[in-house]
Amino acid sequence: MAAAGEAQDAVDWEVLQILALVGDKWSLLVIGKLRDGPQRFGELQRGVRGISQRMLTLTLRKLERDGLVNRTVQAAVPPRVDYRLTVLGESLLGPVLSLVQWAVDHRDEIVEHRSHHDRP
Amino acid sequence: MAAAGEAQDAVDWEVLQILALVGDKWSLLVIGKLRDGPQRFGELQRGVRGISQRMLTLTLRKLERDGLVNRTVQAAVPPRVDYRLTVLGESLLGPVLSLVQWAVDHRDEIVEHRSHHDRP
DNA sequence: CTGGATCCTTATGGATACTG
DNA sequence: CAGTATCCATAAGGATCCAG
Repeated sequence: MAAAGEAQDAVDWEVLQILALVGDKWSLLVIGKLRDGPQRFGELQRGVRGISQRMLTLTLRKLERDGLVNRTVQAAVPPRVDYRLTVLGESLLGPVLSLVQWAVDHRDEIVEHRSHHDRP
Repeated sequence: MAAAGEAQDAVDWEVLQILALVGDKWSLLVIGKLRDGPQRFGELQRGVRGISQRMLTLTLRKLERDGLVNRTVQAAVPPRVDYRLTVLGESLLGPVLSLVQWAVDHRDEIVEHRSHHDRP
C-alpha cells in the first residue's frame, strides 16, 4: 500500500510549486506592488525598494511565464511596457495576504522569541 | 508626508519575515511533516524526501530559533530527540494550508500556462 | 541516534556597461 | 524607457567523515 506515500508526494509537489512561484525575495514584493494596479517597469523599480534592474527583469519574466503577470508592450518612442496581475495572479492575493496578516499578528512574538533565544 | 512610504515599508518587512521563516525549500516541508505530530530526527529525515542530514539540522535550528518548533532531548543511550510544532508553529498552519490549497486548485492552470509559454 | 565540521560545487544576486 | 550582457562576490546546499 503506497497510497499514503503518493499522497505525501503530491502535497510536497504543491508546496514546491508555491516556493517556485513566490519563495524568492522579490516575487512577493513585486506582486504586492502590482496590487496598486498596472504599472510600468520604471514605476515598479522605484516602488520596490532595493530591487535591481536585473532582478526586476528576471522576476517579471518568471511571473509572466507562470501566468501570474501580464506584459503589454506599446510600440512607441520612448517604449512603454505595462505589467498587470492576471486573474490567476489576483487569485493568489487572498492566500498570500492571509499569510501577511499572520506575520502582522505575530511579529512581536517572533522578534521576542528570537532575541530571547539568542540571549537565554 | 511620508506616511504611505512608511506603511509600505512595514508591509515589506512582514513579507520578508515570512520569507525568512518559510521561504526556503525545506522549512515548509518539515513543518508539513510535523503536522503528523511530534517526531524524532530520524523519522523526519525519512519523512521529508531528499533532505540531507545537514539541511534537516539547519532547518530545525532555524525553526526552533524562530519559535515555530520545540526541541526536547531525552538523555539516554542512544539519545532521543523529539521535535514538535509550538503553538505559534501550529498557528502558521492555517495560512500556509490556504496557500497549499490554492496550489492544489490551480496546479493544472499553472502547468498548462507554463508549457504554453515555452511553446507559444 | 543525533548532529557537528569540512570540503567543494552550484545558484543567487549586485554592479556596471551597453543597446533598440 | 526598458531592457540585455558580463563580471564577480557571496550564499546555499550536497557529500562525507567524525563524535557524544
